[in-house]
Amino acid sequence: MTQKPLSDTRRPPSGGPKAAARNRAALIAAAREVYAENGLGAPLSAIARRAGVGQGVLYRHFPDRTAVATAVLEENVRQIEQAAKQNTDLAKVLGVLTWHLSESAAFISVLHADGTGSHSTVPMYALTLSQRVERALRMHLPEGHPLTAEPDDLMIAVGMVSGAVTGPTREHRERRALAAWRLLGVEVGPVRPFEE
Amino acid sequence: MTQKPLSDTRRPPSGGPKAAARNRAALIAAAREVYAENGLGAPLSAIARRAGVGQGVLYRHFPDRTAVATAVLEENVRQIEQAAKQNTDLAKVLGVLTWHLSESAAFISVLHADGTGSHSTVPMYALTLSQRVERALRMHLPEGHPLTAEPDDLMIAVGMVSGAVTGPTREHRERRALAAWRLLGVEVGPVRPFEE
Amino acid sequence: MTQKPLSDTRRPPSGGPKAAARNRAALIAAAREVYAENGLGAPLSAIARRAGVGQGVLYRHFPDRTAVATAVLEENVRQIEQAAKQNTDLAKVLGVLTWHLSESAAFISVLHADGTGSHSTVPMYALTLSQRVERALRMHLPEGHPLTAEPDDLMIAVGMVSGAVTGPTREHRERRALAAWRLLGVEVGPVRPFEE
Amino acid sequence: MTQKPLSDTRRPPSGGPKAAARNRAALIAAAREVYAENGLGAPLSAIARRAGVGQGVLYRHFPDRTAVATAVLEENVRQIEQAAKQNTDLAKVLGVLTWHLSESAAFISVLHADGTGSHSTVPMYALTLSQRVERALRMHLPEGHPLTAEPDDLMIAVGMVSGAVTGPTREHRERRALAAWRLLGVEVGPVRPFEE
DNA sequence: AATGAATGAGGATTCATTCAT
DNA sequence: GATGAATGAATCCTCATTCAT
Repeated sequence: MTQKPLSDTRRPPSGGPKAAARNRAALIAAAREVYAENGLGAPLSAIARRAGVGQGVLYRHFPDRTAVATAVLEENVRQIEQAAKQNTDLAKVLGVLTWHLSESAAFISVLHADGTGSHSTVPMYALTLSQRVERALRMHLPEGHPLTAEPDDLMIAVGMVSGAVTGPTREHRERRALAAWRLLGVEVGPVRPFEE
Repeated sequence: MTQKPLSDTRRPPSGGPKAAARNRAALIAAAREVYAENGLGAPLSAIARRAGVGQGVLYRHFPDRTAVATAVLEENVRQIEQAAKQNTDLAKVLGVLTWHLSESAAFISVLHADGTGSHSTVPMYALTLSQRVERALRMHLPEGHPLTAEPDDLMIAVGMVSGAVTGPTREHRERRALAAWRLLGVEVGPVRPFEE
Repeated sequence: MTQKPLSDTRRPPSGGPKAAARNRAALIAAAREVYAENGLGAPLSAIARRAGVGQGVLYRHFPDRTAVATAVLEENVRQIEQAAKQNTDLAKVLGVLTWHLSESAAFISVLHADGTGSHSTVPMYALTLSQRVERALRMHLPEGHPLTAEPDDLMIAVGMVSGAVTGPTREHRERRALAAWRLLGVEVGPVRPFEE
Repeated sequence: MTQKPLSDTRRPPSGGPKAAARNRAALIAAAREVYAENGLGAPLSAIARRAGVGQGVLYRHFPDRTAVATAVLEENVRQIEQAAKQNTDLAKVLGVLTWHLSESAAFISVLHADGTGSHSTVPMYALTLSQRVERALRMHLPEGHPLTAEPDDLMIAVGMVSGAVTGPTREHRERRALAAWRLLGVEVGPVRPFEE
């Protein structure tokens, strides 16, 4: 019925030299939210809008749709790696992992990225990420742990837990994730993001 | 508003009303393939093309994108239910379930359908389906089975296995599914479709 | 969600030889209703459905979209002509005309059919119809009537009244039609369909 | 779901933000022409093409089909309001109104917008517009004018004139509009667009 | 370095019309 | 004669991506 406001002739100032880093962070944060709400495949424009920047900025920082998703996941993985680096306690690391699984639906579906072609989004890279997650966990896998029987068991287990994680709210998803770990006979520490 | 008369390019024969049932089946089969290859969210036109019918036929049979996916999954679920009806052996039923999980990436991601986002892809109906799968399985769950500890354990377990199922080929996926069941301590019969 | 019933294999009987006339009448009646509710440009399939016949029957009776609309209007016009034939009283004839104007939005917009190309629907034929309406009225136009000043005045007046006829319900439209005639200084008899 | 990267065929330059205002104007002008030639309900793509812009631009400026029509009519109404503001002479204002009626078939059929059907074409908003037209005219309606008998008479009269306005060319339509005003006993000034 | 408008391909959806049965 | 399924063109609409400013 009515039209969008559209251009206002005014142009917001560029924001100075170090706005670039701030923008990048804002984009990743925005992407995480948007992905969580709408799934991967949400319009990129929505991410830019939520981040409060123009579309161009998004493209300056990320060459394509894949790169955005990748950057979001990178951070998740990095946090897990960090957690692994600072804790010798597997349970605590799994707590951080579980937090991420419960946090973002996108994170989950990317860990699933099989290469079946599913959406052809974020393709091979996700594999790399899963492997990094696995490596981070394996570091602390004690002898005789239930997931040491076969070499792939650890990765499969992570996939399994992510498969159990469904539900509308974070709490809902966390509860199911914990139930999944229980069914695997694996103990998990407190579920929370990694903090240095 | 009005539609101009169509161009004169020849029109292939319609095939007659008899074709209706055949077309519906063809569409479901085509959808299953396309979904397996490209995920839900594949262009509907691709399904119609693969089924060898016009776009309109697809819409005649299925009012919207959801209905197509639903129809495909219906059949999967029905087969599992059939298997449950004819077998008292849980392992055998799980074999059929596992076959479907390995067969179609779509089946998997719909069992995940949480409602988190993914703009309402195959929304509530998927819940019904998971529940039907669960009910079919629960019928045969013996006392003291590892999945009887908590009421949701069975459904969660199915989700977990589906979460483990990734990989480019059916064989690959089957191997992972079996590993997942093993990690859950659940025995599975031969992996194959239900046959009457 | 669910699919349409679709074919049922059963085939309703052809209806006998003289069903043809009944069908034609049903189609015209259905078209009148559908047009009144949805305007010209409603899907032809809606008309066939409302008439309770297949699409093919519609095409058997009416070669194209135009023919359907035409047939509906024909009947309106014929009734007005009939009314004119049986009454020497202009007011009574105008009452019948007004009834039709109030009855059907479609009738109105077709009397407007100017040839501007507007919808390119029901094109030239409408002219013929307006002319027939005019001729029917002119028969009874007494000397010195307000609409005798210029030759086109009568036709213009009919157009004017039809232009005034808007509103959601028949009653609403009738009220406005009568107001319009009043502004033209023309007396109108009771507003009702022609009955023999 | 996801969108494949666009083909490589060269992309014409965007024209920059400055073009936005120009484009909006071009779209409205194009819409006016297209509507006049083909009626409301003309393909939106035709409007975009005539305006020399991509489809997307049209959608950026106008969220839906309604908004386009609305914008065109807005301008018509605004001009009539302007004319009313600058003239105390009703006849002159009616001249401007008549010019618009003769100019555009679309303007006419929207003033008719009753809501009867025509699947909600330019729905409620048209009412607002008619009311604005009426208000603009009423300002100058002298005591004892033929259209002051009943409160709705003015609006009905405008509808009536618009109903009389048919014919293939502007001249044709103007002639009929003037005849309609004459039949109403209302004097009209020179028929021409408003110029400041 | 940022903005946000524009482009235009691609996918969704609707219907007029034909035709096997 | 009737039925209603199938066809497929045309239109709608959405976004990824580019680029003038």
